[in-house]
Amino acid sequence: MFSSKDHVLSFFDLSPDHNTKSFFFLFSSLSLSLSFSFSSFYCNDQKSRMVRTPCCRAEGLKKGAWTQEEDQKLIAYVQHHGEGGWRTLPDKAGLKRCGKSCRLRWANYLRPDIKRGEFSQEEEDSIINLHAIHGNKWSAIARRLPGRTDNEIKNHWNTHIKKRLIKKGIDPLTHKSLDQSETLPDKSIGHQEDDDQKSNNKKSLGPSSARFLNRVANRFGKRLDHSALSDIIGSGGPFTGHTTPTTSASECEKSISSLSTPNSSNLHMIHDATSLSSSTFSNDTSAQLVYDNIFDDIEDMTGFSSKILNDIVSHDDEDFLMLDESSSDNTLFMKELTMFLQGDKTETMSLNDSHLAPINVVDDYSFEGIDNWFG
DNA sequence: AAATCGCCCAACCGCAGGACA
DNA sequence: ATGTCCTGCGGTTGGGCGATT
Repeated sequence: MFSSKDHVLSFFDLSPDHNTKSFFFLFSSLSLSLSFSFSSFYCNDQKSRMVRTPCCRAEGLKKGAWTQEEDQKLIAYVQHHGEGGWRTLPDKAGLKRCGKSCRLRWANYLRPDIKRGEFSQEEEDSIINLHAIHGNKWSAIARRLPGRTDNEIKNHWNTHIKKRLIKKGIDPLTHKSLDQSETLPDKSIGHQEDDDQKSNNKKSLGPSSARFLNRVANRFGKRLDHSALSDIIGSGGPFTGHTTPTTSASECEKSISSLSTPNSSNLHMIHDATSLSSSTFSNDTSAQLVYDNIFDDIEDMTGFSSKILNDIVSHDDEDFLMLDESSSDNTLFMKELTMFLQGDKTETMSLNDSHLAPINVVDDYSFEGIDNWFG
């Protein structure tokens, strides 16, 4: 969860300028999830100070390249006792290594299911498409590529794919043409930001973000499946701490969301995926599968049904995720949301608002207001 | 042939956070 | 409530090695 108020600021570092329907659809969803998980986010600063992994710098431990003999010892031990218990493993296995080193050696090199050798064209395509969605979430990408480790994919990306994309005039961060990327404002560039960018973004955040959040959240909050959202945001639901490798794309996305620090990239992911859908992914079935899974998760999260790809339309250089019109709930929702974003507010709402009572009435011009609201 | 360069990738580092005592 | 253990993660490093000068 959030470790500081800055985290929250980063998380909402998405101004209304990004107002695609798809974005707001998810934005409002995630915003509302916070209503029941915010209560714990401030106190996590204390917890993070408390938790410090002791470093494995014990005397006499070997570092560097592994020898065949060491590999054999490790393999034999894991085959006999199974994975886990890495801290005590070196002693038991007769290795002068720290547990962490053993775990990495096993996970990245010795594991029997690791596929070694050249990456195929299909694998490279998958990596590119997955990177467009996940950014540098190598473990998330690795889960979709059986037999490949996050380390291997990361290395391959940095040494081969990245260069190839640049050569082709594609920005490896944004997956858009380099010309286009250079003219984009900071917030829309890529999944990663350097420290300067981050701090700049924080500075640029004013009360309007909080105000906007409150408005959207209050308006649409009652609709959402809070328990599902809670899980995804990481407030302790069934997906929290989920680390078991899985072949389910849906589960993967949830796992990633819950494990990573919430920030704007979580939302950019969806926004970018939407943006990419009609161009990058249009002829790639594996990427479409990934893309479909993201929107499956949106459905899981919110209870709103959506059709994928066919209902992504562009208008005025923006992409829109169109909800399934056959569902009256969705039509209503989109109507409301659209009117809301146009600033019509309650005065012009022709809809019955009785079921959309605000969660709480707060001063929505500051984060203090939000504090009260979430508290 | 020797020196230098640049690339590659295995391994390391430090942080985060869940589980548990 | 606090502290430790354990594991996962993303970023970085540095040694090996082939290519080039």
